[in-house]
Amino acid sequence: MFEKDQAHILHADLDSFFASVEQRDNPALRGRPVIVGGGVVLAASYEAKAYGVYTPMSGRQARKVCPQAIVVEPRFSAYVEASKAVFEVFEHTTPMVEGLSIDEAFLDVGGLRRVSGTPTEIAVRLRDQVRKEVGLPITVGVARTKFLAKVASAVAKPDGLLVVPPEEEIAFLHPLPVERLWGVGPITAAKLHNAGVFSVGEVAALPSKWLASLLGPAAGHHLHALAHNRDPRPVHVGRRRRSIGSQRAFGRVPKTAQDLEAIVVGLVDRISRRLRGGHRVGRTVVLRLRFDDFSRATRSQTLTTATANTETILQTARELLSDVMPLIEERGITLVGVAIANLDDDCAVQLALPFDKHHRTELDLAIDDLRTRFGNKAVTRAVLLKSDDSWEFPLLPDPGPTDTDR
DNA sequence: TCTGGGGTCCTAGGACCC
DNA sequence: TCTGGGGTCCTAGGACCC
Repeated sequence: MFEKDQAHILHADLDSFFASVEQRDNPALRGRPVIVGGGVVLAASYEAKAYGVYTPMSGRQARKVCPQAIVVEPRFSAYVEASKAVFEVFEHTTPMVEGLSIDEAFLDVGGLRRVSGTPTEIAVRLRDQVRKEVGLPITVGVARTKFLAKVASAVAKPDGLLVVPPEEEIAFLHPLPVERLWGVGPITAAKLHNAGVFSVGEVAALPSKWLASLLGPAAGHHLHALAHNRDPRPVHVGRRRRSIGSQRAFGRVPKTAQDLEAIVVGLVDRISRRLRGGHRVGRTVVLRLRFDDFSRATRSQTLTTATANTETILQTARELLSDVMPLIEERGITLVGVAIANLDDDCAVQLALPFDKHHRTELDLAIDDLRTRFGNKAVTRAVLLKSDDSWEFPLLPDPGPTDTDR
């Protein structure tokens, strides 16, 4: 049997991540119901979940169902640090790691049999190492596809390991409720329930076209494929972030235009720092709003050149905000967010080149060199500096098949 | 179940280009 | 001068994920 036909993909998922870090760092919290976050539950320990606490439940509701819970403020830097330590264990297990979020990743361990053992042995050791080296419980699902591995880890939670061998896939998958399918949320589940569809097996029995007409072409075909256990997506190493954003919710407290502007200034400051810290630049500024009735709106503007400059982003965000002020006055606002999308790498490099027709080739060679080093799409513009002036022009991407942005 | 902060992907219409 | 087909980019909204 070929490697690809074996269960070789691991989905590793830390259990109640934020709450587990708190219990690890404070022995007094161990074995007790812990809730992270006061206003809204960001994470609940399994002891708290047993009382019916879940995320994102309101803090008031959570204290009602579990009065004895200990509520702690989130410590994001501790979570980032713990996440880094866990990802180091992942990277040490296999180079084929695809991070999904702060607390979960796919690992492809195919072809490591001679070196590290079977996928099951690797998974057992991985759980052990995360427990010993980082002090956190982690659940691992092992299967032939990403989708099944993810479902397996969800079923195995907490602190578990579940391997789905290829010959048991359908028997494992078809009895599950549709909500277990990755991509089926409340809205899609309700649509399926209305149509009398409750299990994955029932989804599999439906024609793809029927699903597509109910849920849209992409979602329909995707769901059909998953229900038939078809998921060819490989573990994708080195995914890049496609947007960076920051937002703030403030309940139904009336906000003046000045309040909102001050919040936007803070948000823009945060994201532009993060952009520069990551050596990224972005072209599309997005303003997100949420109103009293929880309806949402977004406004966006795409700039001609990508930037990480605070003032440029702020000016654009201010324009978007003033455009949408009438809507805010009409509906009342409870959240403001700013995001920047259309990200690129920022790799400004200065070259001292005499620029005349004889040296044009040298400039071309320099651009080719930069593209080899940083990727085709990363080299976006040239700025020619003269003694008293400068001239900026965009560079067309090399039409070749190279795509190094992801 | 009454909602935080961080993201991803898809859809659909319109502008614009050839 | 009454009008096709194909493509890209932008904007806005929606669903979903952790």
